[in-house]
Amino acid sequence: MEPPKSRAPNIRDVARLAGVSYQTVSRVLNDAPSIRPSTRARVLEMIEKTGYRPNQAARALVTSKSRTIGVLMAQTANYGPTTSLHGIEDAARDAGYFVTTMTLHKPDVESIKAGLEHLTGQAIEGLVVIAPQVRVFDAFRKLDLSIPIVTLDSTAGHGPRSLSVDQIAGAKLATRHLIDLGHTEIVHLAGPQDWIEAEARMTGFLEAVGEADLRTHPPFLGDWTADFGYRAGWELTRFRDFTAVFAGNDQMALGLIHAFRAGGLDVPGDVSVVGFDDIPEARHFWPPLTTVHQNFAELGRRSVALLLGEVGGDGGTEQEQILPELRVRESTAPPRAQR
Amino acid sequence: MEPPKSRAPNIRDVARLAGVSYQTVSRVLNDAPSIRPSTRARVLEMIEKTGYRPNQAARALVTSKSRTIGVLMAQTANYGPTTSLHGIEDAARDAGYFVTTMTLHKPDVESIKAGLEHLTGQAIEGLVVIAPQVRVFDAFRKLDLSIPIVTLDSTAGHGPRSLSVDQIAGAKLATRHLIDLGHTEIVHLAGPQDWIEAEARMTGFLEAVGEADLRTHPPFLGDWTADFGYRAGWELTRFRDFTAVFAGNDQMALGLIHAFRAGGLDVPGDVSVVGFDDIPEARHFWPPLTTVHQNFAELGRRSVALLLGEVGGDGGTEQEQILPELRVRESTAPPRAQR
DNA sequence: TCACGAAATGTGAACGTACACATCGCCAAC
DNA sequence: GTTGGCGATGTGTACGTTCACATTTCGTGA
Repeated sequence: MEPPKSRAPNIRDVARLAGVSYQTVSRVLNDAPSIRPSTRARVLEMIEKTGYRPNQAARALVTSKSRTIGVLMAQTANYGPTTSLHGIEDAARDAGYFVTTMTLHKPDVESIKAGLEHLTGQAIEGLVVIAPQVRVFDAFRKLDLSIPIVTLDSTAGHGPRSLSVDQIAGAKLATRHLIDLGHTEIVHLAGPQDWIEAEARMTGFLEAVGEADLRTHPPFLGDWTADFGYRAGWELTRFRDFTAVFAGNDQMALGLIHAFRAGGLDVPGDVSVVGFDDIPEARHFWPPLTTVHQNFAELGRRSVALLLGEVGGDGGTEQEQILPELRVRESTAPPRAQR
Repeated sequence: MEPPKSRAPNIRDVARLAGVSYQTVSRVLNDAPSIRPSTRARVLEMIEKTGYRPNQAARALVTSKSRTIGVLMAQTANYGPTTSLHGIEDAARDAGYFVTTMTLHKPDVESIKAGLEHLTGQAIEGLVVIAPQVRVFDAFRKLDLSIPIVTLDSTAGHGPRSLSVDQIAGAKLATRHLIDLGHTEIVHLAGPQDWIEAEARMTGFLEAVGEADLRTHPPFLGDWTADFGYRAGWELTRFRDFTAVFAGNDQMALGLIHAFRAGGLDVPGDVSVVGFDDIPEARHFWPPLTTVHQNFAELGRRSVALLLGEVGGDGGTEQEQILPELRVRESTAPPRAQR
């Protein structure tokens, strides 16, 4: 039994016990070449015996590498960002990195600057951003920090490196599905105006509608929540000049359907609804929701790969895109007139 | 313009420019007393001018305080844990702390040990655990690390310090609601067997059923997912020897309702369903779900307060409980016979 | 047997900060 | 005018590690 009061063992303690110099212990730790197997074994044994753990702070001080990745994310409990975060942590840990997260209360430049200072104070080696608000990117452009950054869930052209599920393609997929069913009056319930994803989905929607030469309804600008979808649904029910709605995400779709049903509209009988994200619950909504699936965890994992690749070598601007998939379920059907 | 190649400014650079010693700069940084206001101003000005940021690694090395809180969490995108995490980060940042998260793939002792080593290597000052599996706690007991720990979402008696929404009380609330409506044949769709929350909700359910002297149906053991709820719903539909189900969480309740409807059972006409958690979507389910509300964000914030309090002074074992609330909506009604 | 080179190991410094203690200057009280 | 005391500031050192370079050890061929 060790006296519990004493400080943690350091590299010199281990060295003394193993009868070698501290540098030799350091070599074993960083598995450098030219170490006699017997020496390595002895050192390893003493490390085990003393319960020695290298002090990360000291390491970071001398190497100025913290082996930490920062994640800046919007404060949302939504499925997508959260799942991506888990993907990031998975990949980071596999690569021996730590993950320090930082949530943003509000997307204003002030908060972002504060968050970033907090994070860079930690000497992070790279940053993943899962807060795809336009304002966040504007803030970044002003700050130009010197570490590699990868942005998630955004579309091309906004950051130095970005990785995303192709939101425009996904939105087109969803909209064309409605058009193919025979719908001509389609409303889009969009996400918050300053979210890049929302913008991209809107773009995809408008492109698809434009290509089919349909009337363009003014979009609703929401906030991603089911509550908002519900309120929007009430508004929409008053007009009834549409037969289908493309919702910016599954939660808003859920609220919409709720309001439609409360207002006496049948889904998909009177109106078809498509969502976006394919959260695990979407298939159990009533009716099961037709939506666009994206692989968030994969996104997170690949963002780390991209980041760590950049930490080493460096290339130019790169953008990777993952293709989303349409999942047709029971919330969509041909409009009444067709049937 | 500075030559961008040079290293980051350190405390001595600032001192030189301000014409004082590095120690004086250090005093300004840690706002120690006995600094002439004019000196402080001059130092502050130079800090601003050079863009100096204190090096956290050096600080951590000398003080052996990292100003970092570790969070160990189960790899789940569920609303509850995620929201609590945001609460933790909020409170931590307000207190000037960093948060390093660590997700657990599997709840085995091996993973936990690895995760903990990863985390303690970072010299965290405290740990919040949002992975309320029984096995996780067993692992902790074996490890007995020397830093303060607060566990979340668990019930009394498992950790040194725990903070929780009283799950037993919540489960009793839900079950009594069903009993008060006149139900006598109630089934419980529980969470995974080794989750402490699941255990507690089951306990609350059994107590309420016992107090009312009702027949005890064997519970179903699920995995928190809507998919499982759906499969369980199919199973249950075959028997139909019950009039109400208390689901361990909202997602499972959703799947259940889906299966019931597919099987020709009306909710709440033929069977009442109660959930747990009150995720933001629950009120938009069809029918809107009666469930038990818990304030996850508050839980997270208070866990940090508890932890940081402990980092300073120390007291004995403490347990705090937050009371949950029943939210009655439209998925519950008296059984057919009563009406 | 000796010298030589490579393998194996050791020594001195540096990273940037905070703590303990030393010193300086100044004013008031005697 | 000296002394004490306190406010303000400076100096030395330690934290635990890695890097650059120096030194020792060992096997090998002449």
